[in-house]
Amino acid sequence: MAKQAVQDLANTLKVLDDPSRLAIFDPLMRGVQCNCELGASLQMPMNLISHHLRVLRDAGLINARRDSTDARWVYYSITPRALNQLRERLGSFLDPQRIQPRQPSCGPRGVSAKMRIMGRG
Amino acid sequence: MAKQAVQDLANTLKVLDDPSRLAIFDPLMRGVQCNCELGASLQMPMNLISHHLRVLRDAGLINARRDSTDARWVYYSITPRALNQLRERLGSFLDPQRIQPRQPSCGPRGVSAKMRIMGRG
DNA sequence: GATATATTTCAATCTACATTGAATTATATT
DNA sequence: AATATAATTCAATGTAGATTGAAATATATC
Repeated sequence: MAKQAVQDLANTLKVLDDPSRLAIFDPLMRGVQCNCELGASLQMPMNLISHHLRVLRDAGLINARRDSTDARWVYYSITPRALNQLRERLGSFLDPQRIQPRQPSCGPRGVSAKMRIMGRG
Repeated sequence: MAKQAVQDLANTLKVLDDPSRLAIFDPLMRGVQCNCELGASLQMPMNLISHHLRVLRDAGLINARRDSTDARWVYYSITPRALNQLRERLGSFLDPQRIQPRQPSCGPRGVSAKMRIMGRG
């Protein structure tokens, strides 16, 4: 896997690795939410919710839309495309089919590869 | 999703979110590796490799086995069961099917739900 | 026993970043 | 214009954890 792809994946995982932020992402995975709803159900202060939503937005995982009649109300939702891309990246990276029998290129000298793998396994 | 499940998932993502550690996990996803191989290919010092491998082991994602003829050599590999469990947890959490049309329970007063969703969308 | 080898562990240092509390911004109502 | 509302941003603080360099551990060889 290319260095950049590893970096990108790590960056995305870093966006989701915080328990508070993941707890916010979860209800978003069910459907549209607004700050006050998230705050009420998760018992988190509004400004912290806002902060985490900003991080999720900057990562492209969610988007925001203001209410058409009162712009103070903002509704957040998952970005389907970003979600699917993330699923693909994770699926590829964690694909069990990648795993092949393999002999490390190092080890004790003068021992055959077959001997090496046997043992106290 | 249960609070504990969110916490557990966050913990696992935290294990994988570091670029260096993810860079180590990648070759492991291809097959057995030993410390010196990882160090050489990733240009990382041995002790740092060891540290990250410890974190991955403690998370249950990889296991270690010593060479049968010379115990100084240690081979690391992915734990298939843990890998599959992680894939399932991520797949469930990020399942697009979870997303349903939804009206937030808040918003401007005296505006019907239908009116609300229309607008500059 | 001395030396070499592969790895692991330890601890100091530094960076990243979540959280808290305050302030600000934008919008709506009176 | 004053007041209220919903959300956002700012900055200080404290914690978590990666990295570095040194030391320790375990094993093998002579």
